[in-house]
Amino acid sequence: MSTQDRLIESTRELLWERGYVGTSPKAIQERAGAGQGSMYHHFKGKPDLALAAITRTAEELRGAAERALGGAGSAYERIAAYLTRERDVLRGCPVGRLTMDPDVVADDRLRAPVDETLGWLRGRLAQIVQEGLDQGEFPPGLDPDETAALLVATVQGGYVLARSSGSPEAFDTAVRGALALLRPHA
Amino acid sequence: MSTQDRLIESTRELLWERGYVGTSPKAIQERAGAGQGSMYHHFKGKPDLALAAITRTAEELRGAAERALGGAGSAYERIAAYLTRERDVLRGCPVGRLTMDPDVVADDRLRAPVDETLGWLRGRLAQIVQEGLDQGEFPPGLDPDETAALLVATVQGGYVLARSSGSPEAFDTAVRGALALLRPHA
DNA sequence: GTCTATAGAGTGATAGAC
DNA sequence: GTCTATCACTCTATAGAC
Repeated sequence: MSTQDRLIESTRELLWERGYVGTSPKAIQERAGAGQGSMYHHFKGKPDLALAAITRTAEELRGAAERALGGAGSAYERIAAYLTRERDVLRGCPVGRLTMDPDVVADDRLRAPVDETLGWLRGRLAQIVQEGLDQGEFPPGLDPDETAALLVATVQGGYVLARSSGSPEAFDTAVRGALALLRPHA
Repeated sequence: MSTQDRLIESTRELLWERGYVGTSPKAIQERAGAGQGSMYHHFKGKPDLALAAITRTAEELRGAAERALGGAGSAYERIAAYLTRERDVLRGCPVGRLTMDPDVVADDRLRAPVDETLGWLRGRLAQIVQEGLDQGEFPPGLDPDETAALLVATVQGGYVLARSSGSPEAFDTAVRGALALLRPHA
């Protein structure tokens, strides 16, 4: 792995653990085993490096989500597969947590990949809900966009509940609540 | 308002805007119009002041929630009143956002009021769901705890979606999705 | 491409005068 | 109870040698 790659990976880890405000170039360099000059040779500064890290994390998240959502099974089963996929719940969402970082939200270039990822996820879930409607799996009145937003919010909010209590239990409980309301029972 | 109160209020604002890691004693003092010595006279340090601020914010949040949840109307109507109550959506939740602050989650004394507040909210909502079940308002299989966790997660996750997109729209969409699934249609 | 040296500003806190 | 002075340290970045 190149020094450049190690810098990006270290930044990804630190952004996940401590957020943008809580992550210093010095900490990144130490974790990557690189010096000051090395970092500033490859990247213009902290925002530039963060953008590279966030972009890579966003791509990975889309891949992981698509592996669950694009699998086999009914619409409900694919949604359930996504909601219950293996997660390091107490670490939170590496993309969603960035929305609580004031310096990320204030910078359009840093916020863009976050917004695109969550927007893509909402759209992808809405597609699947629509498929479920077409198959008569869900009640005809169900709104795909609203339901998709609800599902993404459940996951993001589940992380908040879990981290607040220090246990993944609350995340799973919220997810079960969502699946119970969505489950076809006709 | 006393200097002590101004320090707490300034801390509350800054914790909401920038989180714990992003809030410095200096910034607090400037906003409160107080000097260094003044702050360290009233509080032992940053964690001590943050605890006072978080405690007060948590109390206010419970009050605001109870005003919606303890009102008149059916269970569904009170839940809807809570979900759609006036919110400064793009500012996020002053309590929930603290769960993304590593230094808050790592400190049991700071995490406690956050956990207690979200725990109380889950319990209060579960109570109301149970009332709805008793009244035959909701389908008999509905689990109060799961549903309550789902509702709190919807709100917390709705903030994430809204801040990601820079618009409150996504929050409202997720809330509509939750209310649509919960609405009595018998 | 990587290193060390340096810089000005900020961080969180203490000391002691008033 | 509030102020200023000071502290050791960290933050983000630049300069320039190798």
